[in-house]
Amino acid sequence: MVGKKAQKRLDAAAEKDAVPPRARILSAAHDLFYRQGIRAVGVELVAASADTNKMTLYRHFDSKDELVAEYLQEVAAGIEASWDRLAATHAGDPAGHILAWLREAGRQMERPGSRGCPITNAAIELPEPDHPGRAVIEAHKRGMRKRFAARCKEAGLKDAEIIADQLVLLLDGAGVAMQTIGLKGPVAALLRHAEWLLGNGRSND
Amino acid sequence: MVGKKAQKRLDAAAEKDAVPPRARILSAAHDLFYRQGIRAVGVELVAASADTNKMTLYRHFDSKDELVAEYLQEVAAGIEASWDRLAATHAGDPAGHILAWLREAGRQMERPGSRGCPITNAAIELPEPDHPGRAVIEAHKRGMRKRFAARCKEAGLKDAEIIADQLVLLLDGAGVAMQTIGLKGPVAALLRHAEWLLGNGRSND
DNA sequence: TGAGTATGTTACCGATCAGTAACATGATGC
DNA sequence: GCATCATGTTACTGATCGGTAACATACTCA
Repeated sequence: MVGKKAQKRLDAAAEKDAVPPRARILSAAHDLFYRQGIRAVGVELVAASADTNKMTLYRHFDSKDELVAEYLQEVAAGIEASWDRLAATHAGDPAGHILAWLREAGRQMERPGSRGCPITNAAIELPEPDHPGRAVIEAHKRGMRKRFAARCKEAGLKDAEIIADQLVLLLDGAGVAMQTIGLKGPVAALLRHAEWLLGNGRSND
Repeated sequence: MVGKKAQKRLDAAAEKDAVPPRARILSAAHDLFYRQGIRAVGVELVAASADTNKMTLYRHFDSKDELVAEYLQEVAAGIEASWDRLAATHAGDPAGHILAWLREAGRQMERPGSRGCPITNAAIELPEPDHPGRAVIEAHKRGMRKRFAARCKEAGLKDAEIIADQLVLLLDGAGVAMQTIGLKGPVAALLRHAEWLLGNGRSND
């Protein structure tokens, strides 16, 4: 058998052969931007982590800002895909759908090294209103709120819009609070309270 | 009468005479770090905005990181002071105390140009665990949660710790959500839901 | 075989970053 | 009047930033 280090080198070589550089760059950007922050990571590091170089990076992306926007778009698409996937397994159970998705979000937050929601973090790191990433951020966040509201309405909840707002606060709050007071309280509180909101707020109570 | 511009120049000159440079630097840091982000603002800009220069800044602060930590300490102290101030006017009414403070926090968030909680934003901008600001951030956030829990207990709420967690989520969530979906929904949802949590969760219901 | 195309490599640009050395100025207090 | 000390000013360091030019390599497809 080969050593771990050697195996990793083989894996990296195999990935380099199999995956085109554009995808490798986005994958490296994903890792680095999330873990260290967008402003803290330079394009040179992204390129090197993707087993390529800055020149190739700039052949695929017009600027760092555009790379950031595409990274955010990829993250948003992943989140929305998990929502859609759970929609299929919870047809006719809108409240269960929301809860299942929140539970999955909570599991993500509890993974070691998690830093909450990448989109939220980017929103705070990129306050400039004309940054190309901001459109992605705002579209995604508004979209998730709309999804919550629609499902709450389907579930027959009165004040569906208000409950959607509260779910947004709980979700965003959990992603942020776990970065300051640890992941013990926030995720548990998110799930407990969401269950309560979705279970005890029906129109016929 | 003098023109607005001239008046402002006079004010700046008067401030420069009256306020020592250390305080001017902290005041400028407060403005710039909050509005533009900590990593986005260089020490040179902070010094110039404080009507002084980089050299004087470094005579008062060992490094940018130390300046950041002191800025955060100042913000945290201000928030905790407003909590204590409201404690005096709500003696014997712990739930009212929490609500009054949350209403003040909501008013801050609704001020034009607000970007939510400066401490939360810093927590996301500074993930390095050994940054001198992180101790300030975590102490403050844990402290506020503890304050909530203590007052909930005084108010006779059952599951005071759980309600404190939920208040933290709602508060942090509002500060973050207003930066992505605007300040219409989040602040209103925060106050509405906090009122409900503090009013309808008593032990004798 | 040969042309076109994607990628790698190296070296560079101007700007900005945090941080410092050396010296000039101005006020305070004895 | 003199010494002290805080502040201002200018110029600098070495590192890093985003972004580009020029050229070498390798693979594909006709």
